[in-house]
Amino acid sequence: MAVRFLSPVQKTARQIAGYLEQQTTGLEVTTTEGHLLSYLASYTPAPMTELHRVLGVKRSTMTSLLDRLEARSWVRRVPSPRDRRALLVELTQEGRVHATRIREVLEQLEAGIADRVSPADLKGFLAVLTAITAASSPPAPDA
Amino acid sequence: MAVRFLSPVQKTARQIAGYLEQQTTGLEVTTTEGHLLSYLASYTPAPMTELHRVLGVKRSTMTSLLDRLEARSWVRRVPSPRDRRALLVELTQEGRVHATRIREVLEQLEAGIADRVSPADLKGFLAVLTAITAASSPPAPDA
DNA sequence: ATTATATAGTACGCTTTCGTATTATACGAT
DNA sequence: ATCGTATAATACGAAAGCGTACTATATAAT
Repeated sequence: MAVRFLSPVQKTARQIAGYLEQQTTGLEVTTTEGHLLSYLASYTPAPMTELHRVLGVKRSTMTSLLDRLEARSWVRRVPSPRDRRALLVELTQEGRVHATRIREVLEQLEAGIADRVSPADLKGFLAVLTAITAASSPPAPDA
Repeated sequence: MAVRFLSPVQKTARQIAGYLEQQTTGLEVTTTEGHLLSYLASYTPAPMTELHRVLGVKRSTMTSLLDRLEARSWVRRVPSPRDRRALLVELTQEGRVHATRIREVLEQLEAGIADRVSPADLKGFLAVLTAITAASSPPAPDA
């Protein structure tokens, strides 16, 4: 029996990355940056830990990711009032402009996808992603 | 409306990568290498172009990927009999051993996933992946 | 035959992501 | 209070994937 889930997911992820980097030409944003900004567009300010969980990147990756965005003044790290170890990430005014634009591109693509599938398909899709996460979770290193 | 397809796919892809690299400790194989070997386990020898299409990586990436595997003597590049520009990739005897082992790990994970979802879910899952590919295909650079 | 165009693969430098080790703070147990 | 352990974030070096430019061969048009 051939591989049915795993490889297609990887491939699709690559395709999304390629597409987004095309559609956002002029913005100079990577896929991960795009997802992060899009998330922040809704949830600024967000704890850094939450971002790293939501995006599924390693902590050290989050650090360099934020370094880059902060260097462009799109984002700012502010200390968490609750925990002196933690940081919150918030969009700057300039960052919000770009985040909004990126969010639009993402939503447009999502809409294009939604148009092509039934609600049942969507449900199954999410079910499988959840199953993949569950089936591949046991170890869970770093996270 | 929150992002529902794109970000989860990226995240899941990362999770799969993390899991596989864990489960194949001692084999020292990346996710992409794993998928490639697993594919070859069934289809040696395969045209390089086919591999690059199946995996969804860029051509230059395929080159370094094969460089690595060839350096381990897991794989061999042989000239295509039909086209003097093209190469076929085939598993060496040693490569076949590893490819088989990796394939088992992948199939085990796939089975674990299959256990957790219904056939209808699976159908929806594939439908959405197809839709994503379709919705994000228009440009298609390099490929 | 010749020319134009498309395809197969590689070389090389760059960016992103990652792993590991390290520092600082929180929190539970005693 | 203190000790042990877990968590938050960073620094630094290594590796994977990519884009672009380039070479070689194929194929279609004239």
